[in-house]
Amino acid sequence: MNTELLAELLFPQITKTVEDYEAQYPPRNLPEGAKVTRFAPSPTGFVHFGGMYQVMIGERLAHQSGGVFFLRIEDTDAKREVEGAAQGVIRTLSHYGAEFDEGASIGEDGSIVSKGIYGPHKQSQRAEIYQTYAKKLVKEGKAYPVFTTAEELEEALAVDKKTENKTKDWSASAEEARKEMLANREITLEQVQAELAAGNPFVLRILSDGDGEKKVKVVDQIKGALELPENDEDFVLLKSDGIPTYHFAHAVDDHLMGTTHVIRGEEWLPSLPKHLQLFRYLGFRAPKYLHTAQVLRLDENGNKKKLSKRDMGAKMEDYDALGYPPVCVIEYLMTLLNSNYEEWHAANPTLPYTEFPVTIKKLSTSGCLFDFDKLNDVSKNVISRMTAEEVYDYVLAWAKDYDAPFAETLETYKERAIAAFAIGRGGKKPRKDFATWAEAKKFISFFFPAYFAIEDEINGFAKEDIKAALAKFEAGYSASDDATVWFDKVKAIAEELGYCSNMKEYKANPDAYPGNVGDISTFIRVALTGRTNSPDLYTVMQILGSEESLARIHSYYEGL
RNA sequence: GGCCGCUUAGUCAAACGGUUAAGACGUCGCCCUCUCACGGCGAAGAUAGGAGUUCGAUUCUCCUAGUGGUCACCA
Repeated sequence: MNTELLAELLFPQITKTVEDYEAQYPPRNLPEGAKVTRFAPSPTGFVHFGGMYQVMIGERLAHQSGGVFFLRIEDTDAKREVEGAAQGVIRTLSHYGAEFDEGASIGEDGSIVSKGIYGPHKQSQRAEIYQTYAKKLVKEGKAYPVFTTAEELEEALAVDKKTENKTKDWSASAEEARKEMLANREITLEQVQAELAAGNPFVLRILSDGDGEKKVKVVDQIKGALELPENDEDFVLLKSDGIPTYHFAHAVDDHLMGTTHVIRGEEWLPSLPKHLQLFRYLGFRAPKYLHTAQVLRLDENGNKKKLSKRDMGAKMEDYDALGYPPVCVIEYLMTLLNSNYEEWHAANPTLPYTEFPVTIKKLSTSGCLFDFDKLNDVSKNVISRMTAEEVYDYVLAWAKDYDAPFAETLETYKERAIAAFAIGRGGKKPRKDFATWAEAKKFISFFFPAYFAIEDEINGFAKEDIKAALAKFEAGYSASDDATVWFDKVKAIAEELGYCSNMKEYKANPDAYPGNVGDISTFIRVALTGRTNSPDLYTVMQILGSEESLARIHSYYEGL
């Protein structure tokens, strides 16, 4: 077959050559050891937690080596594209502190533009480039067209591919596919001409030289040395709309864009031989690969499953809605990335995570379970080191997006809110009351009239006792008392009622008293905060002010 | 089903072939304490199973099991 002629027949509109593109996109001039990495999502509308994991690896490896981190939008599947998704990805990543040096970015008018000389970075805009390389492969006899009739297309294939995986007769269908593949290879120039003349679309397939019985040795930077079967399948390079498949776009783009390290999920491992074959066919040097383990969850049977987008915590937006500060999620991610991160962070509590040297060697080879407990712990620690003003600003920003009435309250009672957030903050052993802004709201809500309500009951005590204690407390209260005097008065009330004012004595002989000073405190606490648990009451009263405090106490015992 | 990956406590994970098999989260207990939170101390809890190599195996090899991925004109 005259492949020169075939190439012209198939791609008459392609006039450029691969040399033109090689000249347009020269190799990068970077210092020794600088890594070029990229995030290459398909624009499906959100950033997955596992994707963020890969972003962190790529961003850190690039930036700590003086390299380049860029964004490429893999929108080769028009069916799955979501409007505005690319912009969403950029905003989300920026929100989490991952900035791109190059690639797809948001332009003046809000549309996606390319930064740097290696664009465009939307694959749908690179059709001509791919086709130029495809034409070269055809010319060299390494690829050929397949014209398929409409009925063979989508439905027949797409449907049973997914659904019949379990019941499928694998060896029979493999044999069938093999036969068809071999038959397709036999296409003649005349047939091609006839099909094209009839206006029939074609897909371009690679002409594989691989032998499935043989193995290729590959090295993955995370998994180590691997032996995988050679690719013996004539997989599709260009779809019938002229847009490449992932495989072909990956080879062309990562070559042209100078990617040194490809970071992607381990689900790509089985197709690695395809990619290596392509790089070889195209005469490209293959990048280094990092196939990352997946982030998993436990299903109802106790099996590990991929975090699906329905699972809480799968989308980065989930954390915003829940009210996790971005830095906390990043910190948690860092602990998953390199297990020595926590140790490092404990030794360098004031340094930002960007100072931590991420090492490829310490990346996990096995999938890890997402753990909200751990995230919460990390988050509580991070928040506990913030100032009250910082917390206030964060909570206000969160509330503006997710809880407008609360945002209004916060603005009205700004001083009070900051004072409340200041409780237990700033010392050597700060309180760790909340991991999210939603929890922060719960923590301080009773300070505000609109949110104050009696939520807990006092059980096991006579109404008369509660009334008497609160009335005495109200009568004896003086705004000028310090904390010691304040508590001495509470103790005095306890004694007047026959309650024990010393906890040690009470514990030694609990049956001797109707209650203890802690119980008196509980009466005051519930009246004041509506809850049986709260921070230090003296401080709470200072913040509320004596007028409002006493009004709450009064109305509580009046209502009994 | 073929191929490939993975397997140390509930979770995340350390351990040049030699340790009493770290640490963190979670759980439980005690202490501190007016409740909560913090903090301190402590406890329970693991090398998937079986062979082999070796003086010695969590570590190397093989087998088994479990588990995950993949086998598209999706990425």
